[in-house]
Amino acid sequence: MGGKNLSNISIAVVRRLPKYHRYLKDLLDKEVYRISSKELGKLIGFTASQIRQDLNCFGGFGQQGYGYNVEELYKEISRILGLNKNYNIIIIGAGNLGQAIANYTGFGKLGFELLALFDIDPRLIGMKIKGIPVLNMDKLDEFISEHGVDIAIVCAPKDFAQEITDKLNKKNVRGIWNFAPADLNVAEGIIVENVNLSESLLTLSYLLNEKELLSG
Amino acid sequence: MGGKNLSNISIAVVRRLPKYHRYLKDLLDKEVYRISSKELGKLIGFTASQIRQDLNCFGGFGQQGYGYNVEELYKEISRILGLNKNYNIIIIGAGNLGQAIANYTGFGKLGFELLALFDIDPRLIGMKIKGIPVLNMDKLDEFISEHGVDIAIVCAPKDFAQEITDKLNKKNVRGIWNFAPADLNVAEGIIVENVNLSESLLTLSYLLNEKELLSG
DNA sequence: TAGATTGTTAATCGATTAACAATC
DNA sequence: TAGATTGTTAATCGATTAACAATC
Repeated sequence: MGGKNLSNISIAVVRRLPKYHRYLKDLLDKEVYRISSKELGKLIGFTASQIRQDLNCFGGFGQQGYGYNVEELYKEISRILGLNKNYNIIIIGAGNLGQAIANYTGFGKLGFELLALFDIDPRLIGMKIKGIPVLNMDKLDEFISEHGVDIAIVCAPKDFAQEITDKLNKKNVRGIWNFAPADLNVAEGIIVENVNLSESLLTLSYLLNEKELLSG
Repeated sequence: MGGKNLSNISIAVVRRLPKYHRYLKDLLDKEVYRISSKELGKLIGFTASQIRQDLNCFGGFGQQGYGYNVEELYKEISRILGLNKNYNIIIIGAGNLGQAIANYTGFGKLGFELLALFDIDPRLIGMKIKGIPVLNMDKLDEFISEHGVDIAIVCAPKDFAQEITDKLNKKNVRGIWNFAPADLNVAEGIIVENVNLSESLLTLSYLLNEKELLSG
């Protein structure tokens, strides 16, 4: 069955999709070819009900009395996540974090092709990371026009993040993966996904002290 | 007014606290000393109602007819987040990502003191990053016993993550900040905060294609 | 067929928003 | 004081869970 024509998938559902994707891949690697929502739920830590609800936002991928075919479901989730397509990506900010992302091979396998990194530091410009060049920031506009960029990964310091975003706003970049601890103002239609490490660490810090805080 | 004795703060509330912390810091830096929930809401993008609800989980920090004293509220949120304390932290896995975190100075300012990094790669062992040594993994147990570690940051590849966690489970580490794309099994009482970059990127990928997906 | 498990509707639960009396 | 804005209760909204008929 094909996808449904619903238009409002909640973000809670969307953020569970990559987890399904990961667990289904693990199952495939373990040569498990069939799974019920109950079993999958036990594995991931979701209720069977939630899994069935989530999947049925996109289509009826299971079979009564049988469950789900792991490979088929994996392919469907991959498609839903847009992994049947390829993406041109660039990294802006070639410091440790930018390099860490450039070096991670997992994204390439999923269809995200890193074309270049950009930086303003002359010591970094000209370098190659896994064969990918670090270019001067002043080449950004030209580069995007020439090659087309789907996703820009912002790994620059906080104070440069909006300035960079303004440049990206003028180009037709589709999405920004933002690692700077700032909320970016983007042009209409550009999608931003934030990874805010500080917020994550402070959440951990809170949780470490919650008991004491609420009983004190 | 001091903290209340409620015991169930929802995780949704908790994850907004670091955002309050960040915006209040920005306001202080801009020498804004007073703010209403309405103004703060406009700034962050929350409703005034939500902000008042959130803050009142922890105490009545405002004043009718006036709003909130920015400095006072900032201090309260800092305390709630546990930032009135110091934390000994270590990084396990001194590759690019581990180094990126080690190089980020923001965490130190918040009271997170990096004591050491650990790795198994002889090319990394013995190095210093911002003056912090990279030690051999086989020194981990001894080091934790000797210095006491509140938070271990796991920046190792996926396949080593659980093995490392098992070591940490035997020691009295309080929290794990996990960057490996895996769900860790931890001993009771240890708190895990995951940063799953793959899941974040796949969410972005989904959102880039949602329109097309749901209309196709 | 009988058993299992889905897809889907209904019930429940929790989080967000609205409203307003309290009060600075 | 009058105006503003909180703290808090009530109403609404949305997400999760439970239940079960459909069906493989």
